[in-house]
Amino acid sequence: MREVTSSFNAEEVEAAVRSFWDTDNIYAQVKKQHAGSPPWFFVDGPPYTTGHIHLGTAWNKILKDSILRFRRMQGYDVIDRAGYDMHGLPIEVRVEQELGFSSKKDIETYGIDKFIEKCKDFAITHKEIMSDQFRDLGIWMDFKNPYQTITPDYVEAAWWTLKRAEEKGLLERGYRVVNICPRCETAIADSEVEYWDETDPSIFVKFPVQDRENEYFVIWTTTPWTLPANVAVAVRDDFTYARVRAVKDGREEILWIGEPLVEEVLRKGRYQDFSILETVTGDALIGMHYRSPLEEQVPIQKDVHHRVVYADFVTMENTGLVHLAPGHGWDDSLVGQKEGLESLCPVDNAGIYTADAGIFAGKFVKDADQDVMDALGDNLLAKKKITHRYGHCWRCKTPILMISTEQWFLAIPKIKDKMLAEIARVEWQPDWAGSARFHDFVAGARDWCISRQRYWGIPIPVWECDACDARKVFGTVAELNEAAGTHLTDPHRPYVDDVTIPCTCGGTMHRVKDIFDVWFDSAMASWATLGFPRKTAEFERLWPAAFITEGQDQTRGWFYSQLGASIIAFDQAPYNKVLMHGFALDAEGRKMSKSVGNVISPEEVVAKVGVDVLRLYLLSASAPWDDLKFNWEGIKTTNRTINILWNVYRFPLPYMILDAFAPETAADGTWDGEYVMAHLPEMPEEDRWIISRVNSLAAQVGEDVDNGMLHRATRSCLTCILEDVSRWYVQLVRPRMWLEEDAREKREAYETMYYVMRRICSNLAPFAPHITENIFANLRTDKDPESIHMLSWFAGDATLIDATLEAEMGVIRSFDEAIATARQEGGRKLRWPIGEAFVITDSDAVENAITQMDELARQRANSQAITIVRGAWDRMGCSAEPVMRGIGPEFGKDGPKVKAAIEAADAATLKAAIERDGEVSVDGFTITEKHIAFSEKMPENIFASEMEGATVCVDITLTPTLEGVGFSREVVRRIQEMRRQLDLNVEDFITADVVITDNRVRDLLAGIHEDGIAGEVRATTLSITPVAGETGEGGLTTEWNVEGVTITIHIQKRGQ
RNA sequence: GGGCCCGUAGCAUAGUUGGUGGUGCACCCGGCUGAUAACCGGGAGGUCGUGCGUUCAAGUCGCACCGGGCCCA
Repeated sequence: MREVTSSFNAEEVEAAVRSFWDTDNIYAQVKKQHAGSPPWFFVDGPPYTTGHIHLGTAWNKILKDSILRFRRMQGYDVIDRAGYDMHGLPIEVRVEQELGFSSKKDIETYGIDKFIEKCKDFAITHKEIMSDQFRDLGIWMDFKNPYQTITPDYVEAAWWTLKRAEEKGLLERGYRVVNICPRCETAIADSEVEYWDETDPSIFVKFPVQDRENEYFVIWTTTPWTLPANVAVAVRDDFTYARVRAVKDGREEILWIGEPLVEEVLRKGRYQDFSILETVTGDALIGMHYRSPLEEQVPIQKDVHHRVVYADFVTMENTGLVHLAPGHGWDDSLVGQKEGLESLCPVDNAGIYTADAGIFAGKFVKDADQDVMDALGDNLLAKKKITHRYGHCWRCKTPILMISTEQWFLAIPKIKDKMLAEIARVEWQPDWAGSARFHDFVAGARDWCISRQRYWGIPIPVWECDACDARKVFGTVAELNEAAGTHLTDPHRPYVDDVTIPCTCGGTMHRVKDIFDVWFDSAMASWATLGFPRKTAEFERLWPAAFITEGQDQTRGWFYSQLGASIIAFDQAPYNKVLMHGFALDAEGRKMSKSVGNVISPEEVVAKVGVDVLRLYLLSASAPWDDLKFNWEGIKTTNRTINILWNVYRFPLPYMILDAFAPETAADGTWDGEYVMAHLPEMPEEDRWIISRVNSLAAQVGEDVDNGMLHRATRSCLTCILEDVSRWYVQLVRPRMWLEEDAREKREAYETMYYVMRRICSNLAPFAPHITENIFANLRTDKDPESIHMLSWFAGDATLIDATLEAEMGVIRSFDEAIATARQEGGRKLRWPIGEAFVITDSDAVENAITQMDELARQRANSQAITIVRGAWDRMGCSAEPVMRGIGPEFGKDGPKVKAAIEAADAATLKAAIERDGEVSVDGFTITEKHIAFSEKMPENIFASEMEGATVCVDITLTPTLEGVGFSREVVRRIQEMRRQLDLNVEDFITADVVITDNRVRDLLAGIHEDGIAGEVRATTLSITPVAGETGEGGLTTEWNVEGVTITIHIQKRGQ
């Protein structure tokens, strides 16, 4: 053992620990230690390899690391392979930016192969950066060999899964309305759409009614560009619609408008006059036909049989009639399918009108809004602007378009029941994450669009014949090579695109051009990380995962994608237990974002307080599933607690070193609480108490971690260090550390402190792996394992837990606080003894505790005697308080009156009556002891304070003896202060001369207490005299004023 | 617009079946002085987001609203 620095230096300690881990290869050793033990299969939710990690990512990994470390210490062989999500549009966008590209054409010109290589470099570079950042947070996961979604074996896992979907008839292809980003020229998932306000046209349009002269349906839309695709108008059958004769600039026309909206619409169209010709319900309109106002400009519109249909989503807003373009809207396409409407989509993936769009062909749709409005001519009834929430591509921020495109889907609704059943089977922490949130999401899930028209991703392994309808899905590269007679190694685009297969019909099969949505990539993680399907042994041994944990955003993300894919592949959820965690927010509870400038980086916190404080803060600040409001105050508090842990640890070290203390060990030299196990019954009660506390703590922490309550586990540890060890045990045990001789009490104190530190560090090790490792390195015996992380999890020993003792000590601590309060009230310092303290109580528990620990209680109280008073104390007055818990149920509505009556009555009279008769009548109410609580009132010469179950009174009257002790304590304190000023060592001896001119005070001290003072301050000679004698050279002389008495003290180190 | 979660003192957090709202930090006052750039005690500080309701009694139960978060539309 060595002494340590006076305050915790995180940077130094953590650097030392990190270098120890590196040089001695501790992580690998710990893994090796558990090889062959029961496995615990964890799957890392793969972070996306772009940019740097943020506080939320740090929290995520710290939660994982803490739980993994805990399971390792429990003896499991933990599968802790890290993972990275490395494909996808975000990386393409970054590479495009680097290369200055703005469209897919640029990529194709540059060369898909070169582009893919750039994307791969980007992903790998950033993977390395992130791994380093995670290592810097003390994360122990396999970063040397992480699973990566871009490796050929991973790609095969996705291929294999798609093949399963095809075999089960769950792979579908169709024209569907999807969000597309016209810049990225690809479908994007709903989750990739970001909404914010956008200003768009808001137009009212007249659709001429078939075979009726000058009669129109009036519709409203914010997307003029979708009008070339209009095929129907929707109404509600139960709404009332008006047929209106409207007059504008002398011309009359007949308009159909929702009845409540007539005036408003006509005002917008600047009509001067109108009259309602008739009103009908919507069902009368359904089936009516109309013509497109754009049939001249968009010839395909001439062939469309436009009609009025029913749709339940119509509301009585704007005009009450809704323009339907099944090629450009999800709701529209659903109605279209039901009604058998045509679906027009004269727009391509880049948002450019196709030839079908007539005069608009070749234009970008958003730019064509004005052209469409112009083309409408007189059929444009009114034109305004509207600001509304509109979706945007999450990467490039381009407004999205809804268009009908050919995509690949997984038919999730067909497996929904199985998914819901599996959700019910999985254990969720907290429960509502599964039973409510995830359940509801899956219950409403639709087909999953898995295709993207991009480059950097897993190619969809579907080959289609150019001559017939045949298609084939390949589950492995080998299978493909065999069918094609090729030797493909990298399954990425563009290489895989060149592979063709001869079709049985004589035609040639080509791969479809699409790649997978990245959500599909990560969905395979649980079997891809085990090398499945190439290798099956590990999969059969380990799958499904014992545990995963991710943020609440992954409900619709990774929790969902994994479940869907796994049901398709194996009819079973890929995880047994899921902990859903929250988001890291700023101190105001707002999302951290670069634009707001409220981002806190993990590095920033680590630079200030170190990794372990960040870890403990993140783990303890809130329940995992709640959002975490980052707060620097909280960081500071945690830092302070860690510093206290450090102080508690270093406090006994100088004494232990001085005495060459070595803890009792087992025969093989390892330590496992040997002394405590052998000697517990005869150890002092405060030792038995802290040992009991530490064992209770361990049991609690283990249970909390099991239940995902990391916040409780860490808070319990920190509280125990602060409250039980620092504020209480260390205070009690200090005098025993100072004992000179080889005393048994001292040995027991050392063994107990050693035990406490070892056990608490072991419990804290999963959460704060550095400081605990550092402390352990200094405390361990030569034969103990090299690292704290090689120890077995200490789960607490029930035989060492003494609940009664813990309760009794609780009473003493409550007593201690009450004494301090009462003394402060009476203005009597703790240093000055009092003659007597009284504990007035009716509680056996209080009496027993104080009696059992009389010496400790007297010592803490600095009182010569403690007297227990049962029942009433004759020197005590009393007051009464109503107990609503008792009054309410019995008196009901009269409760408040009874309360008032009790408050108004004389307490002593009530008490006397109840004690005599068991009841008393107040204002006509019969009051018994359950309705009233009596408390005591102090006499004036006594100071009192409440403790749990008792009232503590101190008598602060001074006697000459007490005053003598008080002054002697004052002198001791002054001499100790002077020793400190002279910077003397604990073991140095001094000579001391105390000059007190006040005869009375000198007499109080002289003779009675000289020996005691001399011993406490390590003075070989100590004189108390009325005048200063010869003091010689050196030393220190100080004049003190103690309670108005002048005391001059000279001390000198012996041997000088 | 819908689902789930959160909203308790300046900050953070506890509050089991409804029964006079606890704790830590910060603040102020004091103590201790062989853990001392540490430690301990006390005090002050609360419209329990807002409103309505159920009840003798609501932080707790119900409804509505406000604010924040995640997700969906």
